Amino acid sequence: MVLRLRGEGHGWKGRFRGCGYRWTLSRKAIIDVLSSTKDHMSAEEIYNSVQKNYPSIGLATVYRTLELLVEMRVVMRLDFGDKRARYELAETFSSKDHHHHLVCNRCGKIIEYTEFIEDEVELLEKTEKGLSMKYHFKIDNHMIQFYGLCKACQ
Amino acid sequence: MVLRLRGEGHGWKGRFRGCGYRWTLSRKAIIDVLSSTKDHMSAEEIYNSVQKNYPSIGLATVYRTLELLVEMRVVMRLDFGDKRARYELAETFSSKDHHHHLVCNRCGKIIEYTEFIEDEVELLEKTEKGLSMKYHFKIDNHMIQFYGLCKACQ
DNA sequence: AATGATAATGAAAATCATTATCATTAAGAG
DNA sequence: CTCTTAATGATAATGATTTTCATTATCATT
Ligand SMILES: [Mn+2]
Ligand SMILES: [Mn+2]
Ligand SMILES: [Zn+2]
Ligand SMILES: [Zn+2]
Repeated sequence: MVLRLRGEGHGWKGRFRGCGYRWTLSRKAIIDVLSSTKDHMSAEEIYNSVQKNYPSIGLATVYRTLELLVEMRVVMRLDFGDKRARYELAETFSSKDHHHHLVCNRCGKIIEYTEFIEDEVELLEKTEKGLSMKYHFKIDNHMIQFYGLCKACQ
Repeated sequence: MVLRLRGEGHGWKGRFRGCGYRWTLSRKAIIDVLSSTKDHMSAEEIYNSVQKNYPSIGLATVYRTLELLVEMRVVMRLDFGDKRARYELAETFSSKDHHHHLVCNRCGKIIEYTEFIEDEVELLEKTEKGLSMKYHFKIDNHMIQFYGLCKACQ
């Protein structure tokens, strides 16, 4: 009886095929980068990282793939107020716990916190319920962010 | 004894001068536009509106003024996921109550809600206290937004 | 009211992240 | 292996925001 490892593939191919998309090297490469970083990378940073192993993959493909992954809800697109969009793997596909962000207005440092999350999530759920009731608004996403100055910047 | 009205000037000039800035027609015109709308206008929309009364004011000045007003904390810069930045008068200078936003992912409609705000703000304050304690992070701003589909778009 | 220092402005060019175009390549069904 | 067509790379285009620079306007001072 041989133990057969499936490599990195956690069923990514199936997920893509299931949505009617093809499973390609570019897509794997980009997911790999997102899986192995703890940062919130911009499209260009992801492109640079992908380039190290696959110099032929173009920036446009990175943008296209990220858009697809956001649509598939595999990655979250984040906005921290610098001009570029930033991305991180969605909770389901990440090793990180559910967290929110603290953003330093001066140096741009991001702190992820998981404390207080329970209370926040509980309140958010209650609020979501009330809001969807009152405004007939179907909420599928929320965002909480705190802005200020990090320890080093004050 | 003559009643002397001070026109629109709620001490704007003093506020600007106090920060070392000059009080100019452009700045007045832009603040007037922001004061008399209930929308969340983009820079270009503000520019177009200003143009009606002051055709000589340029788009660059609108951008520059908005940046200044944000820095002075007179207006809030908002991001609703469409690409352009949007602006609204800060609570202190607005007739609107403290509110948060519901953003429709399809049509872009924005709903401002004031219900549940008390609970949210209370929780936010508690969280802010805890976070600044733990991370030595000086929080001066938060943002909460819900994304989903409005009644018409579901 | 006139002057002068310089902040503010308008017009236009420049930036920069993101998208669109289009010819070429490569998934993957059969 | 072959064929259909989604996906890709290179590059041009777009669109919001910034920068540049010569000119104008604010306002403290005379
Ligand atoms: Mn994060
Ligand atoms: Mn609002
Ligand atoms: Zn910082
Ligand atoms: Zn809608």
